[in-house]
Amino acid sequence: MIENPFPELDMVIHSPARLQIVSALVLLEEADFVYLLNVTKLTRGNLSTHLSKLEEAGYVAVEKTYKKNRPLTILRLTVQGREAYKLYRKTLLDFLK
Amino acid sequence: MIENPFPELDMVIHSPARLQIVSALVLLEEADFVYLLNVTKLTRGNLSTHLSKLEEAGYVAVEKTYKKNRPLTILRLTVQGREAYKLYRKTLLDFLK
DNA sequence: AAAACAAGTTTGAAAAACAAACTTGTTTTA
DNA sequence: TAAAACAAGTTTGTTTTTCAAACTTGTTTT
Repeated sequence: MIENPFPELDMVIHSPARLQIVSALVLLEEADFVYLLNVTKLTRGNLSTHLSKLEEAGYVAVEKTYKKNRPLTILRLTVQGREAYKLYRKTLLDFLK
Repeated sequence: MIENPFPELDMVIHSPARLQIVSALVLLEEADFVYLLNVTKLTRGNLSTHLSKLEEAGYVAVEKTYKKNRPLTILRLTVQGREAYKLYRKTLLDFLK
């Protein structure tokens, strides 16, 4: 009998849409809304709500500014978010090996 | 701009509960319901429905028998299920590297 | 000045997950 | 030996999550 070695996975990150977002931000330090839209292929509505969830969790910081008279929303991982991602990644890698 | 290298993840397997079930079955060739109950720590109800979902997907074969006058349900991965798991694993490992 | 557009947000419906209640058959116990 | 408890599942009902469509606000274009 395997002694339940299953790790708790952080569901905020485990969702494919958010895993994608977080992975992009890990590499890039920062990205704007439209960039993430292109990378993830999510709809604007869904990107918006997934970002809200990441923000609520304290994993991304949202900065709303303007550029050329248009809204520009910049996203960054927080330290917490970066830590959470590292843990999620290690957890899953260890498990899948 | 990253050219969306995000892989499609098989959601039947991606769910933590089912990932756990499938991982156990990959190692063991076969297991019964009560064993999986202990390994996964799911409730009986939820294990039942997750197994149904895996069966519908064609990933596990369900054999209902009796042992000592009690129902005994034996679960095995199908070839399809094994293939799907291998692909899921490779996909996610490649992505997380 | 109306129409189209850009960048988001909010809302509503569908799907997924979880927990509680139910079923069926078997032991145990009073 | 009838009632109570138990074992192995399944079904049902509620909550949570996800996705798509509609809405908002401000700016160009025609």
